[in-house]
Amino acid sequence: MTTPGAPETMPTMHDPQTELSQRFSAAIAEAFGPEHAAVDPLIAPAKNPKFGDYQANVAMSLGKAVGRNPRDVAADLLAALDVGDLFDPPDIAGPGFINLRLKDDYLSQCAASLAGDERLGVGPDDSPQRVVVDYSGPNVAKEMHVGHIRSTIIGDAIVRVLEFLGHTTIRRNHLGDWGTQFGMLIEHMIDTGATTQADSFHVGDLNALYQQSKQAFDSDPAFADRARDRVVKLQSGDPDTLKLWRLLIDESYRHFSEVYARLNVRLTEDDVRGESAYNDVLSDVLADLESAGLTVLSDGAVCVFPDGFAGRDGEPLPLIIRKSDGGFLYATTDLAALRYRIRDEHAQRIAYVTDARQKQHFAMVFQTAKSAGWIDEGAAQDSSGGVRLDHVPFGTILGEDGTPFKTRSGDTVKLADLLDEAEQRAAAIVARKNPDLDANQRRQVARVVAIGAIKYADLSSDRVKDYVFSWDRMLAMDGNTAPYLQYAYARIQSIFAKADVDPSTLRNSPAPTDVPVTHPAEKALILKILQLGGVIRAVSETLEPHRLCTYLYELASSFSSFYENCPVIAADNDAQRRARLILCDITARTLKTCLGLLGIETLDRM
RNA sequence: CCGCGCGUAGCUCAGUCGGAUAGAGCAGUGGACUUCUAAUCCACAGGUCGCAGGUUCGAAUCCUGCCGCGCGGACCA
Repeated sequence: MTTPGAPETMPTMHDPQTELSQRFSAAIAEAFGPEHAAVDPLIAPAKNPKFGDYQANVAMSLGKAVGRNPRDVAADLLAALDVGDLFDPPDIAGPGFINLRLKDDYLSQCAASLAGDERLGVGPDDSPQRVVVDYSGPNVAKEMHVGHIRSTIIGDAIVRVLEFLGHTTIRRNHLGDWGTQFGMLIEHMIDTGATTQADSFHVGDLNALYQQSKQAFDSDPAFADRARDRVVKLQSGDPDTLKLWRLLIDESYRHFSEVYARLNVRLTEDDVRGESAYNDVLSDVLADLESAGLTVLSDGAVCVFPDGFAGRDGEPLPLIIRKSDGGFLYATTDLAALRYRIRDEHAQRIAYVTDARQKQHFAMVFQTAKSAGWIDEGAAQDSSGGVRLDHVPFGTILGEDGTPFKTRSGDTVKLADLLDEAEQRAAAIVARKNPDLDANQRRQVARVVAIGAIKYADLSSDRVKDYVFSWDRMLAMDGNTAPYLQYAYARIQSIFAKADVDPSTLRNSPAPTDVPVTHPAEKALILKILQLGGVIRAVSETLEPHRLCTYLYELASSFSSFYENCPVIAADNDAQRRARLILCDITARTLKTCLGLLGIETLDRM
């Protein structure tokens, strides 16, 4: 949001933590020699306000490395350190902690900089990459259920974060659209006459279609034979069969896209590249592996035994490439997809957002790809070397009784039903809390709150752990929940409305003197916002969205404290009022930006 | 049997690369609404960080062993 009138000479503003890291690194090199220049200065926000605003923990570890007393190391470091323009004289405390306190005008300078920056001080990544993110991946001819929600939500958030940092993402929806089950599905379509138009069967009937086909397959040998023939026809590309198969996919995708739209997930049909897309190259993959000398014939099946994997009794664990009957399995498809992503899509990083139970599977697939030399193939395009492969595992959703989340009758929960219930519950809360809203507004608020609550509950705890699904907790207005964050945002908008201020007028290159910091709650709020860049970079590195949630909650808590302690509209004077309005604006934009990165919407009123 | 993951307050969860007195929310107790949305805030109380060793100035964090739970482990995905 830099304006033409802004002085060109204004140096690029770093957040204080980055600034300190750079200056400490320089001081380390100067005081202890270039051989220690790469040592991380270990700058962190102060653990306790009484220690100041930031702390450097490097003196202890450096002291060990150079065999000296850490406090003496800290003293030498401070002698070489040049931060007097921005910080008060640092203290050495305890075993060698260095405590730093920002000067007030530096803090004001930071706040002014945030106010004038659309990206809130977070620059794009230095080395943007092409990243393939594989997520969602529902099965054709089945309704989406809770088993798909985590991959879909987590993957979407990861994509948004990566794109915010300037990476190019290739979203991949690896649909389960191929396999022997399609023989019976298609044969059943023919039997029931659902062959000419999509609307002769409905999404809601897909599960029924699957169950009926399965039942026919199990109970009727003649049907089973026809189904097997149909698989052969499908695989050999019989046009009539393919047409029916296509119909099934289209009808299924219509259902998926409805769910994606409700979830505000950005997957589109262009992102679909299902299992069937790799069907033609499976034998090439096999040939690749054979020529790399990786394959072993074992009990009639073609296997790869990747290094470092043992099964029962410590015997090598196979990755089965081709079954003894000649058929291919998902390992082969995953290898084909991996090869395609490296070779044809030129990915520099590939992230697979799948259930934690597939961890070993992907580890084996990755190891096989490395042994086959595919990763080096990618290194030719990536000057930084190689392709980074990330499995992004997540745990199971549990009910409040600690067992996997099911309906009362023990069935898997359909995603559409889950969203319906969330909206109903949210609507009831909205009606109770804010009866002033008209019916239309209530419905809109309920929708945004409901979807936000479900997503945030999923994203806010460490994804690798199982999490306990609880309506009451996710829809609570207290604690680390989406409604609490959305409420903080709405309160800010309410201030602007009441003050009759257009927040965009607050972003026009304010000067540091426009943002004096007079209250500890104001200072805490600015310091929290200054942590944004570090948090987002950490998420892009670890692919752990819950770090952003933890941050958001801390931010909203800081704002709530500010809200209680620092009147905005009724500030002491115009200057303070304007300063606080600016703080409100950067807080609101930070909340909205972060929630947006999680795929969660905000509301001006709720 | 082998491998992977998890184990933090009554419950649900954070805890950065090993750093200062392990933090939140819920539930509990006690406070705060003529004041920008009380859908909120403040305070109090609550801990053998699964157990036992080890590494060191310092361990919830790293190493070893054990216990408990979950999940994988040959032609499903």
